[in-house]
Amino acid sequence: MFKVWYHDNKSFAEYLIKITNLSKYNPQIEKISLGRNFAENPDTIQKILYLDIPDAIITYGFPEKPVLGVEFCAEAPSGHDIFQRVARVAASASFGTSFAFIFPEKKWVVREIGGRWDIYNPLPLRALVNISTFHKVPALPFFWEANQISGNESEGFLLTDKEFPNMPDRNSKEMKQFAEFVNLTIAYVLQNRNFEEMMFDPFILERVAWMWDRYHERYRRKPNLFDWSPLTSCRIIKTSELIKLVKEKIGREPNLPHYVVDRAETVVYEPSTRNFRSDPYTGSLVGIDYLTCRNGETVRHRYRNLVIHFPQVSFQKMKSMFVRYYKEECPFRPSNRETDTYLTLHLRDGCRYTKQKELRIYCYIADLLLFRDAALY
DNA sequence: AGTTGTGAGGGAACCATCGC
DNA sequence: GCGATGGTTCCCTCACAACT
Repeated sequence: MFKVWYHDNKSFAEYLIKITNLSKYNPQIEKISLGRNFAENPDTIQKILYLDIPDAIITYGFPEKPVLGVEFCAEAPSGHDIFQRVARVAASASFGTSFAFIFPEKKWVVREIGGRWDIYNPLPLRALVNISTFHKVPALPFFWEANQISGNESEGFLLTDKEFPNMPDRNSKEMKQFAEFVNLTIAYVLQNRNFEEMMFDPFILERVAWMWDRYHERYRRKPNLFDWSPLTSCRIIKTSELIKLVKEKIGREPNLPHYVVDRAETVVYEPSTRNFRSDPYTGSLVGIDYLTCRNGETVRHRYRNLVIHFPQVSFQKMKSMFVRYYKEECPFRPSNRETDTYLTLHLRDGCRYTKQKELRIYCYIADLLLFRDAALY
């Protein structure tokens, strides 16, 4: 009845089963099918992958219904890097799948002289509170703890598990909380109670209080939202200024949708990269949306417009990306002779699930994409 | 002068695909 | 099969800025 799906590392699924009540139900382990085999995934799994792919997904019953997504992240939690996984949290939550996002509280980073702790950025915690609130489903963070006494020195002193050396120590306080959350989710599923009701479970309420507590613990050092990454690369402008900016780029009055014109303010995310790339900007964009633009479940529920601007990237760079996809991979390319499930997937859904992540996330989330020389809206 | 947070850029590892 | 190739993802490096 329960199944655990994994993306590329089977030990994630095995660990998850081992440390939770999932082990009582003898769940099957399956690999998520990607690339040309994407259509082999159950429809419900396909849906929650429309932006990005988590490390593990727990499903229940037949046809498989996703009940929990899990992400294990071991990278240093400061700056914008940690945001690169946020798109997968939001995608799951927006289809009613609860989520657990595990990332380091801190990590020791070796420098040429000595080293220092890289400590968590508070904004992911706040972004997760908003994701939970808007989608009425728990999306909770758990800390991967670290210390210099019992931590693994080669992993920045993260506490690692004895049996699964790449995973967090199951005996740490936070991983016990995580296991409790998984067990609670299983209990709700078995009792056929919905996740909206679970939002009011004492465990979740306590955890949300914990999230705010840990948020403020860091935030009070610099109590201004836009002083923390990735909002440090954002600015708020009047929408009338946005229209002027677009006009400069395209040389004529843009015909923007009324709902964009009607919002008084616009958040512009402006990374100064010279490359059109996905990580970490795609995930950051989703985080920025939930932190400063959204006030509801969908991209239309926004009190501010969300724009991503690549001032140093030409439209040609993006275009070459989707042209390559069309010429070499898309089943709609004129030279394609295959009549397989990959073609059928495209006849049904277009390239929603198969085109490059950059194109999926930027185009789905942003109200406008601005390049050095072009505007897409 | 030291501390802290940032973010562009890139390396390593992995993966899928292709031609032989 | 097997190596080459090219794409993607995860995570790290390091210069720099803004502060104390």
